[in-house]
Amino acid sequence: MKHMDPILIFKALSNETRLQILHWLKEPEKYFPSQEGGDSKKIGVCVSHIQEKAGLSQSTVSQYLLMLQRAGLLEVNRYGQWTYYKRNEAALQQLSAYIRNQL
Amino acid sequence: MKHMDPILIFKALSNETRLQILHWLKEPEKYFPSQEGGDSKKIGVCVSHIQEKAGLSQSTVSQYLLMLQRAGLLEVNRYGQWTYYKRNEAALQQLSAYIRNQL
DNA sequence: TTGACATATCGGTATTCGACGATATAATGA
DNA sequence: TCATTATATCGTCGAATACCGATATGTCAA
Repeated sequence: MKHMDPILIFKALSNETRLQILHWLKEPEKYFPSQEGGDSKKIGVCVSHIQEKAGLSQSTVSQYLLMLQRAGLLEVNRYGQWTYYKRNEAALQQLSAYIRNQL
Repeated sequence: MKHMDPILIFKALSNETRLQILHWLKEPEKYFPSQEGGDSKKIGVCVSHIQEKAGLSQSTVSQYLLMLQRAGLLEVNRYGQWTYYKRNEAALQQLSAYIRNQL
């Protein structure tokens, strides 16, 4: 894994909607409708489902997801015209450990 | 302990200097000159020492410390004309646990 | 009480963020 | 090929942040 950038991460986490997205993606089958593409736990949730739940514009949600991905907190899978985002659990564990030990 | 406000905390952590301050205060005797007031590990480090190390203006550092304190990450002790800041280790542990379990 | 500190607060400016609509890109299906 | 759908990118604008210098407050020492 690449080494993390705490500032980038904390900025990504400094927004209510982005925190919610991370929370929803912890249990995707609980918060999102089932998708044809496959198991949301494994491949992630597509942008439009996340957008609908967030209630913000498509462009805003797309940017939020990219921001979370650049921070390393989300992983992305593209299949055809869909983009699926899922949590990067390892990065979140690493962040937790960083706060506990390094910071 | 009061319940934490993750957004407030992550905003406070979204700045290089403020992260540094937290890091320095983890081992105050390592990063700051000894002070007459007492053990820096116990009572904290005074604002002027932190300002000198940060290399920013007094007003900026004062505001940063207040921001970290409002987020619950620092504790403050006033003795006479000095204000000593120290880490709130419990809050940092709580944050680490929040990321690991709740987020 | 006056003066010298330590710290906090105020007002300003330049940069960044939040959020949008419009548009571009890319894949799919007819 | 053309229209449709999914997502990304661009340009904008008001709000918030990063800093600063100036000033206020509060404490101590003479």
